[in-house]
Amino acid sequence: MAKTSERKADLISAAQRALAEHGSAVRLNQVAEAAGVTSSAILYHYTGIEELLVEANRAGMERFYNDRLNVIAAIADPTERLVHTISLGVPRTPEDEEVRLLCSLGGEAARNTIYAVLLTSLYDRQVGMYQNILELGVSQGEFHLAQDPLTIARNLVALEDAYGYRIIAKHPTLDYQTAVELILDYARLATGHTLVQQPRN
Amino acid sequence: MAKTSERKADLISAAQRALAEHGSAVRLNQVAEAAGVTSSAILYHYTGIEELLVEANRAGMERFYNDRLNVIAAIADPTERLVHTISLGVPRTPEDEEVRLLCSLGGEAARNTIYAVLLTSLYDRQVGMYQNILELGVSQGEFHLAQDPLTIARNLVALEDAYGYRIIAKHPTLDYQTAVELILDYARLATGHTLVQQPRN
DNA sequence: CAAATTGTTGAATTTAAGTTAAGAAAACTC
DNA sequence: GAGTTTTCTTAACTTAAATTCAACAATTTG
Repeated sequence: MAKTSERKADLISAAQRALAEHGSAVRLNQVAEAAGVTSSAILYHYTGIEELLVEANRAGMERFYNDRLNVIAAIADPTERLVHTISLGVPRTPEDEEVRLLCSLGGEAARNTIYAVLLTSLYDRQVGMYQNILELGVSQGEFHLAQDPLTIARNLVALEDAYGYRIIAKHPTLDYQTAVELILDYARLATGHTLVQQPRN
Repeated sequence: MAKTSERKADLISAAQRALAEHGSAVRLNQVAEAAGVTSSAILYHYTGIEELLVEANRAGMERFYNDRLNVIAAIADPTERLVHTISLGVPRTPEDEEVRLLCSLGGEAARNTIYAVLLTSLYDRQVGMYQNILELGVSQGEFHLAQDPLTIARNLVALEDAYGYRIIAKHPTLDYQTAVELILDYARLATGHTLVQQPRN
């Protein structure tokens, strides 16, 4: 047995794995199996599968965002920050659990308000993150923006999102490196900086 | 009654509507209802719902692509072509059936090879379409590309895709006009052309 | 227009979930 | 460590969906 708080964390993690494997139409039993409990155990903690899935998706999204924030917080140089942020926004392989989660949600958002709200909020926060980096670069004289920082930030997040989908769909000629380079190519144009890519830790 | 060929066209159209309404987890009965027949009638023509859904998705995708090709074939000027192609690649409203279809598939592609292949092929053909337009513009001296045409084309399609998702998710401040302008902003930077937007017919 | 073919229905069957309740096992409390 | 509460399982129940099929209706063919 487990304390409710611990079990809930288990279930959220199991739900994330099950979602990445089976997509947003994942079954209660599939989540239960991933968690190593019976479906009834899940229903003891949640009124239904939907409630758990929302939790799992929300948590996955927060992690995706916060992980990047934490990594870049440790980087002082705006150029390096920008490059790292882009690198971390693209999935390295089609198996990337966090990005698979996000891709599944994209289709759900059309019908499910809660997912639409979550994704919208994630997008906006990512835009804010890029705006900060861009303005930091400007203030330090490193970037010379060819466009409004909001425009650049929105397009950078959009490119990240789109290439995430391509990589998850196993595009044969669009792998991680290529996608990052494509986004960097836009970023170079928009910031007037060569953005020589630093190796990621 | 109806001839098989006509009925199949009906069923594909019904499946597209049902998909747009219920998402990729659409039920056989929901498609049957949309078509005004019983589920048994569908199973007379298809071995299962999956077969019909693949057909419907494939057909929807082809239409999305071909409609644009046809519209732009009638436009001689590369600038106008580019602007129109971008305009037609973004959904005008969150209810846009074709783009909703495509968004649902994005998540499926992670698990379903056939959808991954279809989406990959659509992406590549769209990239080819933009490359043609860009190279036409260069040869006519209208565009002065700041980047490799393949890079620009890939990024343009990626931006279209991503803003499609945002609009389908009803982003409160990212409507059709805004999205088109954001993509055009990148296109301006990449082509060195002001791309004054023509009103769409 | 009768026979054959094709398309469709509705009812029966099967399958796969989700849901619920009784009670067992673990963990807490005093 | 006996009693209580919390967590979880088993098994029965319910619901919904897919599947199958006999019968029948519409269309085509000769």
